[in-house]
Amino acid sequence: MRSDPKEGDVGEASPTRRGPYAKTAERRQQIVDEAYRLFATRGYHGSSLREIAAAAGMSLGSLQYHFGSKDDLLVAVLARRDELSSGAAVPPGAGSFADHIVAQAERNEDIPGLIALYSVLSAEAVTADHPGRDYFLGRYDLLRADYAAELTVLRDAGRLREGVDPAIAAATIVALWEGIQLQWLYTPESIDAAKTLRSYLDLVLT
Amino acid sequence: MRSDPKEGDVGEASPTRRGPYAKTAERRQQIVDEAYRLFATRGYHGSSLREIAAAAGMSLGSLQYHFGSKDDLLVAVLARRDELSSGAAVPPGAGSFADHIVAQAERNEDIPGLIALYSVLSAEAVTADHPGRDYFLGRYDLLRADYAAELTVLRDAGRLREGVDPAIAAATIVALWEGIQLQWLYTPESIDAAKTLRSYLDLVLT
DNA sequence: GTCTATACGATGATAGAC
DNA sequence: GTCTATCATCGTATAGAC
Repeated sequence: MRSDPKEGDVGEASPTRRGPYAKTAERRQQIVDEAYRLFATRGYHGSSLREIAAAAGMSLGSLQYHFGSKDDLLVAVLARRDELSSGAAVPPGAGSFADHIVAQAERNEDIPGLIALYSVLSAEAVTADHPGRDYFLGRYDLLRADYAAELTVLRDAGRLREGVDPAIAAATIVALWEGIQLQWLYTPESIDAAKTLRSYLDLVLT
Repeated sequence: MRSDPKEGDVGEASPTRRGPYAKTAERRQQIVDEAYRLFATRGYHGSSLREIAAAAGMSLGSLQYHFGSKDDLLVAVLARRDELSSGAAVPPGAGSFADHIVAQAERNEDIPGLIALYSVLSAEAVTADHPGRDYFLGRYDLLRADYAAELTVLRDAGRLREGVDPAIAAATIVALWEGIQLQWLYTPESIDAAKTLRSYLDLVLT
């Protein structure tokens, strides 16, 4: 995956770099915010760079100076997503594993646009040459590893149901979470994502 | 959702319509077959109408005579998908519910391109104006209703674990199935979709 | 270093000739 | 029905103003 047309990558203010003022970081932030909003609304392919540039109050060329390609902009938006909804990883040993997951799922209901963006991109990025592929590959691995580690701890404490494989249960949680959120996006009135997740966790934990 | 540039919609031979010979149905079938193959290979946005037309041995204009828009072609491909892998619905009372689902999941591993297409489209189509939205809305409702009905029968036979809600379990199966297939598309070597599904069903059924 | 202006090839869509 | 223009818009690339 190509990246890094400029320095910092994510978009933090880089006070140590190059001269008295660095408007670049702020401009990049503006662009990412608008791209984030438009991607969440219309999807990745449904949003044009000209649209995003206009929303951020600049020309197309200026946007492309900060982000060399639409792909670069996408990975910046994904990084921004992690920034905003951090706490997805499980702090080991802190509080109830199930409560933590359900609470996060409930919080997700406040940001349907973001969930939709994530769902769209995670499926779009399956194709071999997609710029977001590496991001989702790493993210799934990380989530499964986190959950499997937590479930292994619970198993050793005798709180995992007999015969349940922590690795399979971890993949199940990730899969169920994404799948039920997708159904919720279609029919929010008839799907309760948090309740469905809780129902599975109650089945597996004791 | 716009649709129906011509008559039948799906692509069946329409012998009663308009004149002695109806090449239209066959032409439409050729187009849908090639579009199906290319969508499954390169994705929806990755395939151009010119490509599809060339693969079907005709010009762009000719293809667009049969399908007024790329959206129309998409819904035809989705309908074709249901045609080919019918049996997704559960024949009531026939054989084991769990075996049926697991067997279907195993068969899906032979058509990864199609699974990828389905995953991409199901997420893309969440946006309000997407041409495939109604298709997936109806499909999720149908699947959940089928599974819930089957699970209710099993519950009345005392074969559903105590405390499990058939409706929630039905939504869980659909969600888990789609979610685990997506993970499998990313890392087929470390994910066993059929086994993961079986693991959940074993947990719920007795 | 930041930005505007302009152009390129490819896309989905449309109109009209045969 | 099938075809060949033709169109606006897409992502991208480059030249040059300040």
